[in-house]
Parts: sequence; structure tokens; C-alpha cells
Amino acid sequence: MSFEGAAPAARKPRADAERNRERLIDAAKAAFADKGPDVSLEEIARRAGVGIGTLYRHFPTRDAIVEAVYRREVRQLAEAATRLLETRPPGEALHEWMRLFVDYIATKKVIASALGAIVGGAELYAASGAQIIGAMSLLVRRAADSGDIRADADPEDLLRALVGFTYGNASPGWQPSALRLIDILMDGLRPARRSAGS
Amino acid sequence: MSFEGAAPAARKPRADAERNRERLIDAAKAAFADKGPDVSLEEIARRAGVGIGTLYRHFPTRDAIVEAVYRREVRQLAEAATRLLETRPPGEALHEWMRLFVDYIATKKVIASALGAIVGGAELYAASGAQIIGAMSLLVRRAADSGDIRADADPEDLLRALVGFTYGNASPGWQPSALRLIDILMDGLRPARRSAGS
DNA sequence: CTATATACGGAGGGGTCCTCCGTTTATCAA
DNA sequence: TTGATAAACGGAGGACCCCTCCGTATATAG
Repeated sequence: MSFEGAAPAARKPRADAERNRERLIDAAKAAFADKGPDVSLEEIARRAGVGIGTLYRHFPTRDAIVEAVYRREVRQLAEAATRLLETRPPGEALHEWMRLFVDYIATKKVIASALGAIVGGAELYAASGAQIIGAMSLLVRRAADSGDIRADADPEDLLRALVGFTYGNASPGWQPSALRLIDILMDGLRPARRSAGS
Repeated sequence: MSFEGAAPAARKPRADAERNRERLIDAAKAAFADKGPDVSLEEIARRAGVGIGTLYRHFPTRDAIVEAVYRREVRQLAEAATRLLETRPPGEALHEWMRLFVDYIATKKVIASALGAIVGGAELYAASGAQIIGAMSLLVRRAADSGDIRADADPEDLLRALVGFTYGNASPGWQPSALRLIDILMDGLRPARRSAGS
């Protein structure tokens, strides 16, 4: 069976196509920046100077374009995990990465919807999803191995928690709140002293 | 200055108005049930057999109608707090209430958007918001007083966390995940053994 | 029974999403 | 260079949704 993915020589990608794709991403980035996460796709197309049809051909869904815009940010975030692991004990690295996560959301609000899509409903999809999951998994595994946190902590759970904490990033005070919650969560993750109560 | 709010005798509420209001709520409930949280308001009006204008007069915003639909549920949830406090130690009561919260979301998905609105952006508003906050505050205060959890836990934080955990209630497995996270959170809330690490 | 404050309904303006298809154009082979 | 042709473009159009506005209908008070 000869896959097509094996040899990527499936014709050249037309030059104008690639150019438009870039333009769309740039336009989207700008549009998101100054009109919030709900800009109409039509406006993005307008800004990019292409037809709406072109936009849809390149990015069949809204999330697709959001992801494209924030792919870089997401990758940086993911890579930060590795960096943190090199300079700190695993538990702290995990803790710090979570704080960083909050920072990212605070800075680039739109990214939230992308990450939300990763966790909620739309089946952890696409490159970005895998990267974030990967980063979190790494951090958790290390921290667990070193005994900084429980051995049974599930990376996906924690990711959900993070995304959850940053949900509602419109209300004032969400950020400190999220940071406090992260601290609590980390405390809860420390290796069991037997669970009192229930 | 004679206020109108002081004496609520501001004329009778017309009978048909009240009838239509009921119809709208029922229709909305049904519509939510079998078309998800995003039914168009027009459809709700249609089902209720009233004009769209009438719907908007009664419920100026989408959240308003969602809240109306789930006012009862929300109250029950809030009241459950009191009940739990009567039969269990405060810490357990809090823990159990959080689990109950997840159950509610699981059962009536739409309620999530109402609660989301309470916590996110739209400034804890309206009756329901106050009730939930109230319940959570009560539980937290009791648990703190009895030493079951830290004294500095903030009810609103925890509510945010809860709503966050239930965010993404579309992806498979969200529920067990939320429950695990609640357990972790509770562990993290136990009175400080000095915070190791960071 | 009448007057009138209330409530009703839905047309209509303004948007958004997404599809579909006739037109344009980059690429490649001759 | 010069077609031929697959790929890409663009935007009109259908479907839907939100929300407002205002002429019409009616419940209630006197």
C-alpha cells in the first residue's frame, strides 16, 4: 500500500495559495488583536484582501484559523516545559509552568479559545493539542518520578483544570484567582498523606 | 420622593403576560433539552407559540431565559448545601456538595452556561448567582471554622474552579475527570502543612 | 361599558456562516 | 514560448440569527 503521506511530493503547492494563507494568518492575528476573539471571518478575509471563499478553503473551521495564529505561541509554551525542567526540581517546574500558562492566556486572550477547543469537545486535535498535552505529560511524569507529586496524577486532568481556571478570563480578578487555585491544586497533588475525611 | 419599589403595588401584572412567561420557560426547557444550549431564541418563541418580540420583552437576554429555566435547579443545589451541613462534618459537606455540583451539570448541561455566566464576565448577577455564591460561602466558612480546610480559602475562587472543571462538558470523560480534580482540590485545601517547594 | 395602560406579534435591518460554481491563473509538458 | 489543465480564487446567495420598533389587540380599572 503506497501512502501519499510517505512521499510528500504530491505536486507543488501553488505559490499564490501559500501567499494567501500567510496573509490570512496575519490578518487574523491583527483582527483578533483589536476586535477580540469574535471577529467575523468575513472581516478577516476582508482585511487579508481575499475572498471569503478563499478563507474557508484554507481554514475550514474557525478553530483552524485560531490555531494557525497561535501555533507559535503554543509551541513556545510547550517548549518552556523543557526549559523549566532543566533549571528547577520537577515539582517546581510543573508549578511554574502552570503559572506561565495563566500568563499566556492573560496576554493573548484568544489563545484561550484554542486551548478550550483542545480540551473541550473537539477531541484534542491537531498539532497544538498534541504539543500541549505532551508538555504537560512530561512535566507530570517527571514530577511523579521524583516524588514531588502523587504518582497517579493524570496530565489530561490537570490540563483540563488549567483551562478551566482560565475560563471566565473576562471577569475582573480572574487572574489572581487562577493563580491561587493553581497553588491549591499543587498542594493537593503532593504525595498522599492519607486522605482525611470522606 | 415616592419610590415605586417601596410599595410593590405597582399595578397588577397582566394575566396573559404571566401566562406567556410560563409558556416561554416551558418551551425553553424543552427546546434546551432536545436541541442543546444553542437553540435559537426564535425557535423557543415559536415553540411557545408567541412572537419573538414577546420573548424579548420577558427575557431581554439569553442568559435571562436560561436562568429562569434553571432557577429551580439552582435553588435546589443551593439548598442542598444546608442539608449536607446538617448530616456531615463541614469538610465532607463541602466535598460532597462539589460532587453534587458536577452531577447537576451532567444532568442538565444547559445549566452550565448559566453558571458560567455567573462566574465569567457577566458579574455575578441575578438571584441564582447570589444563591450559589451564598451556598458556597456557607460551606467554606463552616469548613474553615471547624478547621477542616484552610482559613484563607476564598469561596469565589472555589466556585470558579468548579465551573472551570465542568467546562468542556462535551468531551467524553469530563465527568470522572472533574471528580478527580475535586478530590485533588480538596486535598489542597486541607490546613497547611507548610508548603513544600516553591 | 369604555378608556387606556399593557402586552402582543412579526416585519425588517443588520450580521454571520458556509456553499457553490463560474472565472482566473500558476504550473508543467511539449 | 505556448498552450492545457488542475488548482485556486472570489463573491453572490441561501439560510439563519439577533434584536428593535411600532401598529394592533386586549385585560383591567373605574
